[in-house]
Amino acid sequence: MDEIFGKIGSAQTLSQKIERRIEEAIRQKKLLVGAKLPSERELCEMFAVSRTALREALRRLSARGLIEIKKGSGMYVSELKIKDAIDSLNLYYDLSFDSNLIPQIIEVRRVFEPEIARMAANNRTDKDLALLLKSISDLEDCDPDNTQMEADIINKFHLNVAKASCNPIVIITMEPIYSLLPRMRNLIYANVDGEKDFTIKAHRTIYEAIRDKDADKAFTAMVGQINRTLEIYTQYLKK
Amino acid sequence: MDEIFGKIGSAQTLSQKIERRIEEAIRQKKLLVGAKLPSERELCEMFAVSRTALREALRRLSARGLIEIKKGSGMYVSELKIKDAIDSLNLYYDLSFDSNLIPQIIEVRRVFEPEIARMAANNRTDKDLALLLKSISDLEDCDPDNTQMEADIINKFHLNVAKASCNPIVIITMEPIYSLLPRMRNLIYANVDGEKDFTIKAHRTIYEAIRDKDADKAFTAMVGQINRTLEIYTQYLKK
DNA sequence: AAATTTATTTTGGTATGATCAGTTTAATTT
DNA sequence: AAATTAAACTGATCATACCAAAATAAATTT
Repeated sequence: MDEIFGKIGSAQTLSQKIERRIEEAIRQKKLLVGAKLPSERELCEMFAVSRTALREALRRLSARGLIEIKKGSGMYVSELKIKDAIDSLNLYYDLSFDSNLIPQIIEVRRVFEPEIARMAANNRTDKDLALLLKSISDLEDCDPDNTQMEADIINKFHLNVAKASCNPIVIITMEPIYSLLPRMRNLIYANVDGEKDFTIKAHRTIYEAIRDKDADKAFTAMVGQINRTLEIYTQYLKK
Repeated sequence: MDEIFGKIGSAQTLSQKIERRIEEAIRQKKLLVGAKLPSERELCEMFAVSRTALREALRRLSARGLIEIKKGSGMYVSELKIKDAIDSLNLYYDLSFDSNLIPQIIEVRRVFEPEIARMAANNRTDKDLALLLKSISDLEDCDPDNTQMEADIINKFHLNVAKASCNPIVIITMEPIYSLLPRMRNLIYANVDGEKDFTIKAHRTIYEAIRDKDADKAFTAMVGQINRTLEIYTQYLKK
């Protein structure tokens, strides 16, 4: 069906038009990262709009991470951080989380993480090793009663394995998934005796494999770790 | 270094505080999707702020996809679409694109997609099969000169495989990755003779394996398909 | 009585102008 | 030359007024 009588007029609000204009300028590198935008008052004159409309456009751009606004100083084109994109993904996961997803999350991890461990073994840098080691010692030092912190640290370890893959796409992909874990881990792991010791040992095995660049061993060790998670979850379900 | 003398005062602007407040309410499901927010004037009274500050907070929330604003009607909590997150990712890649990402994307696909194909073989429904079949016939019917459409259809096939896994996390995870492909595929695939026929055959093999619930075959076939992509890319690099 | 049309009200969008509060810059003092 | 102070600039907030789209209520027509 042709939209013969589709809207002609804006449909876009004025502030949105302004937003697009500035966004386009940034996308087309007419405004480079770090560049300072004209002041609000100046932009108002240039676009011939009110401060209200202009400011709302600018607020949107800053909410999306395209510009940074510094009171008293000015507005600057900001280097879009990967964090902005990840935050957005995280928010999405957060809002669409539902505890029915837990087995599916575990399934994804079981499939993806061993391969990620393999990548890590192949590509890791010394810096990555240090981070992994720190995660392990953090876990050892962690107060056993602080299950929240424990969960965070464990996640951090897995995230560090992802980082060690040296593939930013892997990180972007997995980070939102890890962000969901603390909640469910707290749900599941709490009060499972001896779990911490097991986890530490498993982490150490994974670490050593990555350190020694033994991809297959890293793969296998990670399989074991995730399977354990699955077991505990199954146990938990029975209760 | 402890932040003994860290800032006490806001550091946050008023409109940001308002933004957080509303965002939290949404995250905590105190405001459900579809719920109508009080009108601007009402919210102003409730928060005891000016309309300006409030509106700027609302503009930010809408820019991030959390709420939808309808002139004359009201403001509604919107179902955060994965598209919002993907747009954010795409913007990121637009601004910081670097050709290293191409092999990294391929690497991720090579690791993840065969496993996804395996899941699909295990879990697919008849409806999934129909979708896969349609993607294949679409590709056959596609104008060979329309490389853009060709790329879109090929992506769609892979996305449909992900869907057939019947694991929503897989879908959410892979969608951002697939959204990155059209750009690079156009770059690479254009003018590769015989590529289309090969792709169709490969897709059909994958389809049959999924149809027959032959997980290993699906896995292997997908490995072949991605390796081919890698080959073509390597070839492309030499030029 | 039902359907249509017409006002009216509500809601968001834009425009001004004024004031407040950090930053930066220039002028002044030491 | 360095430190201090004052001025200018920049974004943040407020208050008011008015516009335009949409929803609702009222009046009119059928």
